[in-house]
Amino acid sequence: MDKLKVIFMGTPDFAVPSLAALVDKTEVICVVTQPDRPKGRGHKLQPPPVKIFAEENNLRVIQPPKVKARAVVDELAVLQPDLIVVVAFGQILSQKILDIPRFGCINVHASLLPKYRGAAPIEWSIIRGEKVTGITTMQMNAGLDTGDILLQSEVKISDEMILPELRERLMTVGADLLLKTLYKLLRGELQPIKQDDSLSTYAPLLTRETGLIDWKKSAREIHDLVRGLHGAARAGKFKIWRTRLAAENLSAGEIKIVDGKFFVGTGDGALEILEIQAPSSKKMSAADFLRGNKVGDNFWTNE
RNA sequence: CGCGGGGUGGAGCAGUCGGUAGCUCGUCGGGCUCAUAACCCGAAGGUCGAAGGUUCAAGUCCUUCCCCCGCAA
Repeated sequence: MDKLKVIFMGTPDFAVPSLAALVDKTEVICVVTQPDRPKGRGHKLQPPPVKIFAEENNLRVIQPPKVKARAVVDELAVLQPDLIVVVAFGQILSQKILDIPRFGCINVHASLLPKYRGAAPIEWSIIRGEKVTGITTMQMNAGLDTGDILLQSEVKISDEMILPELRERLMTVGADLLLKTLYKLLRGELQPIKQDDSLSTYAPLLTRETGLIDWKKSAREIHDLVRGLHGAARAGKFKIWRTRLAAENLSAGEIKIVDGKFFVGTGDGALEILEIQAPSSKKMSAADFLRGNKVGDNFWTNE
């Protein structure tokens, strides 16, 4: 695979292990990533993780606002890549780009396609209470995650697994499966399988709405939401970071404090809140939180 | 220069119009008890993020800096 000339497109942490694998096994002739964006307080310009890694490895990096721009397409075509690998890039590729490499474009997607096509497959697979997810490599086409499936690898989701754990696992598996896909590609052993569109589901971008906890839902559903969003789940002005299913008998939203333990009722079952974060404060264990904060009626709605 | 909140004994919080600091928990010692994570008594532990300034006097006002957090992106 040493002679395989590859252009890599990716942006966040999730894409880095795949890029690293390619650097190890192929010739990465160019890395395409999103432009530095103003992030965090003060709107400081932040380079995406893929760019940081690429520069550390002395790779050529370009950051086009739009890869579809003619000038960018031409620039990529001139490089005459054998293959383009796309991992969590964040931009849609045009047919012109898909046609550039002789082996086409291969995408590493964090779900078992055709389920969870779209931007946030890892989050949604947890939120929906899936027991199994995985990685799919596919031959890209013009649709959104609709290309033919090349290889898949399953990853179990345990009941208590939280987003960062699953993401960590999937990015490793993704890099491995990518290399495996390339091996088979070069040996002509790949058998692309069309996706069954009738089985497809979508994992849309997460919004603030997604994270709002509705205590009338079941304990299980809320727990899955909290696990899948890891900090982005909110109730009132509080962020809920970790919960645990509990045996208490409480009505939806009702709070009970026992021995430094923080229980909340739901529409079906109860939860123990393990980690919570108040505005302008850092996240802390429920026990710590309860030491100095009063938890009374209307806790979720007041202030 | 995007908007805003905050840094106070080990932890989480109070501290009003400036007068050298308090609460809950924890820790240590003692007591009660068959016993206890329960209860009672007591103790230790704080340069109040840093530096400077105003003042008779600053956690509390002013200036600068460091760090943390939320929103928005």
